[in-house]
Amino acid sequence: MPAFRMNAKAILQSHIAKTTSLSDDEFDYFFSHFKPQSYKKGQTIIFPGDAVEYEYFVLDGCLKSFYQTDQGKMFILQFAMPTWWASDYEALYNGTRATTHVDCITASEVLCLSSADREKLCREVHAIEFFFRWRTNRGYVAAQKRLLSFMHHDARQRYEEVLRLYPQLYNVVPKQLIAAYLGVSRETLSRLYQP
Amino acid sequence: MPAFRMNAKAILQSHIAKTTSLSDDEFDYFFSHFKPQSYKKGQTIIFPGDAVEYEYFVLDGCLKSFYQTDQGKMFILQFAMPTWWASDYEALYNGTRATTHVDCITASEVLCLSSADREKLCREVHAIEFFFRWRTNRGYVAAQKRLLSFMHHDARQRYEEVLRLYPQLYNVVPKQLIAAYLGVSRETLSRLYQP
DNA sequence: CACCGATAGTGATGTAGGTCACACGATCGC
DNA sequence: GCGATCGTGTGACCTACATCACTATCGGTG
Repeated sequence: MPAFRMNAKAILQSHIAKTTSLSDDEFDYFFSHFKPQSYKKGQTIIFPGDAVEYEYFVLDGCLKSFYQTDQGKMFILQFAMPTWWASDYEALYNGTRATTHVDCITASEVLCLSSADREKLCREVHAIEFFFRWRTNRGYVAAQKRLLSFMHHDARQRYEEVLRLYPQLYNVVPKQLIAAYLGVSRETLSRLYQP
Repeated sequence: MPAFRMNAKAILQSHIAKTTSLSDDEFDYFFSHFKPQSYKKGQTIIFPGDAVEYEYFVLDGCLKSFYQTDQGKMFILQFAMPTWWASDYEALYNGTRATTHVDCITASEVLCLSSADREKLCREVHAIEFFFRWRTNRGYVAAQKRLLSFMHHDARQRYEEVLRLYPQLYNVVPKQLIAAYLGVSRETLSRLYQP
C-alpha cells in the first residue's frame, strides 16, 4: 500500500490542525466521512453538466479545474497540489450542474467528501464549521489577489508571481497549463523567458 | 432620523434570514455588536497602511474597495451597495496592514462589525458561524467567476456582464469607475457603446 | 452668474499579446 | 524499435486596448 494511503489520515489531520483544534475523537469522526480514491494521469473527475456531489482533498499528485470554450480553449481556475482542495465549487455550493472540468495532471490520490456530509459535519461539530469558514476565507482572499494581478500586471509579471507563489508547480505542470492559468497563449508564455 | 437608521436592524435581520435561522434573542445579541456610522460622499474609510479592525455592512449609499498604483491608477476590487459587505479582507483576516482603499462613492450609512466581535460571535453562536461561512462561499464563487470572465471575455462582454449582474450600479456609479472595475481605460469603455 | 472640477466623448498613435503556421525533440504505446 | 502524440520554440502578421491630447457638458459653490 503506497505511503499516501497509509498516511492519509495523518496528512489530513496535520492539515486541519494548522488552523483548528479537534479532539482525536472529533477528528476520527471527521475522517470517517472521507472516501479515498485513486485516479490515473489524465483522468477526469468532474465533467461539465455533471451533478457535483463531492469535493476533493489531494493527498498526492496534481489536479486542475478549468473552463473550456466551444473552440477548445482552456482556462485554468485552480491547480490542486497535495493538501489543497478542489471541486466545481459553484456547482457544489448551489446544487447546480458543473460548468467546469476537474481532472488529473498526474496520477493522483484524493479523499472525497460529499457536500451532504460536509454540511452534516458542520452542523454537528462547531470546530469543523470553523475550519471550513477559515478555508474559504483564504480562498476568497487569494482569488481577490489574483483578480488584482490580472488587472494591473502584464503576462511576465503574472508568470513571475505564480513561480514565486507556487514553486512546486514548475516541476510538475507543463508550461502550456501555466499559460492557461495566466490567461495567455502558450506562444506568448514561451517568449517571456528569453529576451 | 433617516429611514435606514430606524430600519438598520430590520435590514440586517432580513439579510441574515435569507440564509440563516436565528432566534430573535440571538439576532438581538448579534445586532448589539454592530456600530452604526455615517460617511460623506468621497470620504475614505480605510487607507492603505491602516490597521483594519472592521468590516462594513452597507445600509444605504455605495462604497468601493480598490487598489491604487504609485502612478495613481485605480483598480476596483468591489463595489458595495445596500446589504453588501466591504472591507480590506486580506488585512482583516490576516491582521496585516491594509493594501487597498475603501471609500464612499455616495454618502453612505453602514453598520461596523469588528473582527474580534465577529470571531466572538462565531464562537458563541453556531448559526452565526454558519452565516459567515455561507457568505464567504458566495464571495469565493463570485470571485472565481469574475476571474474566468477576465480570462475569456473581452472588454465589451465584461461590460455587458456587469450591467446584467448589477443593474443597480448603472445609475449610481460613474462610468470611469465601472471601467476601473472592468480593468480597462475609461476611453476604451466609452468607445464600447456606440459603433 | 461666472467659474471650476469632475465626467465623458473622440482622434491619433503605439504595443502587448493573440493567432496561424511550421519545426523539433521527448515520450509512450504497440 | 518505430511511429504517433505531446510539449515546446519561433517567425509573420493582426487586433484589442492603452496612452496622450484635446474638447464638451454639467453640477455645484464662491
